[in-house]
Amino acid sequence: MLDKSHRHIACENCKSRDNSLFASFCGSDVNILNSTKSCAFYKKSQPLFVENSVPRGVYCINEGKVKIFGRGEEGKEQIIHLAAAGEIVGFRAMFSGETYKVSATTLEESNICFIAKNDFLDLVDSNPNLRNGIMKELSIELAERATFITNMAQKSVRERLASSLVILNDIYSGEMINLSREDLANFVGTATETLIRLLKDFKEEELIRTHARRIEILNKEGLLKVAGA
Amino acid sequence: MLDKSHRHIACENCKSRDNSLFASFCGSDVNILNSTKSCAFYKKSQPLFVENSVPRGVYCINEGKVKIFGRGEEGKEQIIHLAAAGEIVGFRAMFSGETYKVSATTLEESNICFIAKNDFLDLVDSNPNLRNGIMKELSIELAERATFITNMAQKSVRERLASSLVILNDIYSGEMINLSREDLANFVGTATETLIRLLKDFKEEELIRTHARRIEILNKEGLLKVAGA
DNA sequence: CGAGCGATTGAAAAGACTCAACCACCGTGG
DNA sequence: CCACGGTGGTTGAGTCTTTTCAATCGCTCG
Repeated sequence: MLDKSHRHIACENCKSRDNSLFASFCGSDVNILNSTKSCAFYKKSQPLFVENSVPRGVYCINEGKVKIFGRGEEGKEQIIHLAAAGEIVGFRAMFSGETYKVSATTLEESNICFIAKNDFLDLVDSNPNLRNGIMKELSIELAERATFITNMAQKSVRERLASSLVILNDIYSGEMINLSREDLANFVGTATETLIRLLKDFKEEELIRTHARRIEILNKEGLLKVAGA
Repeated sequence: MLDKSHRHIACENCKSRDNSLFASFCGSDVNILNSTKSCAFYKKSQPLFVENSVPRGVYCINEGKVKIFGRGEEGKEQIIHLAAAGEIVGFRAMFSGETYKVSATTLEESNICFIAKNDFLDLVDSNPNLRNGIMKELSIELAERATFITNMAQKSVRERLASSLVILNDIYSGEMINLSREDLANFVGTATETLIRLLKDFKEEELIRTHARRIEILNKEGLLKVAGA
């Protein structure tokens, strides 16, 4: 499935670009992008960047999935976002002038391209479409995080899990959700044991089915109903 | 203290502008700003905008404080951010192309200026400094919300309250924290009763003192220690 | 001075976490 | 091919935090 070499992937042929921030790029822009970026194959559980380090550029996911997470006092991860193919990861830090406040690690084997900070900022400077796309993206994520905070503060773990499963179902479009129980717990914001017990409940209620670690959604409507209250 | 009329406040004399996103403005920019904006006096608990409505412009706080909050399923507020003098409120929605996902309401009597969407976007277009400031601000807030989420997911209410009191102490720079117990609870993300019980604990531990509803911080270091674990 | 809302307290119940043990799968090496 | 070790998944029991509901208190504003 994945090309495990470090071979260059041409941006002009990159399917993932179609629904990315670079979707508006055409002609010369794509060529610039293509010649400045570098490609890399990442194994599962490899970090793209870690908290508190200095941002050097952005990461463009050609194939694969990446978790973005912060860490609490005892080092426990809290997953803030799961990024899939087409997403650009780490661009917030390009503008903040700060070190990373979160870490990014692959969840599965991935092909990911890298664009150095200066090259990226040049593209942003010279490309109003890209710039507007980024401002829009930043704004939308800000709103998403507001509801994330509200959910975290007000919903029960059961409700959050139901909601998370629906979200993950979209991210894993079609395929079954394939996350470790720990990662899933760190996304929902709960203890692994609590998560497992609730998954069992959902199985008994025939909302989901599990195939080893993978989770199949049987009743999305039902899950939304659980998430709703 | 506050000028309760709707009299125009000149941007060039606005003290609050110094530490705002408009701080870089000079000469002609300030004049444009000054002539396009309108000023208004807001009483306590007046909404600037509400969730799901269409954004019409941005709000620039000359004096006063504003809470930004989302609502959970049963309508319970979750305060996402408290904005004080100098802050510009509602500019995320200028770029997202969506309706507001949060609401904004004054916490006290406030003087607030309004800049219509098109005027604001024109300023952003023509002013790279402002634009960069906004991108930076969006990025920083995004990072702040990531830690907000992590705290919400992993810290106990006691820890969150301690942390919140320190944050509020900064926002109310010097003055005592003056929030209803309900608002404070909605900021911390807990029930009002729980909040009150914990405040009592903190009083017994001589970390804080209360004067009617107002809260005086006695031992900031101690609070940070409580928040830390 | 009284009404009413916000603040406070109490008691009971529920939700979630922790700790400890056990199971199951998987890859390794003998 | 199978025993072994290790990691990740699962279960149970007990505890603690936090919520909920109900009742009372006490400012503050007419």
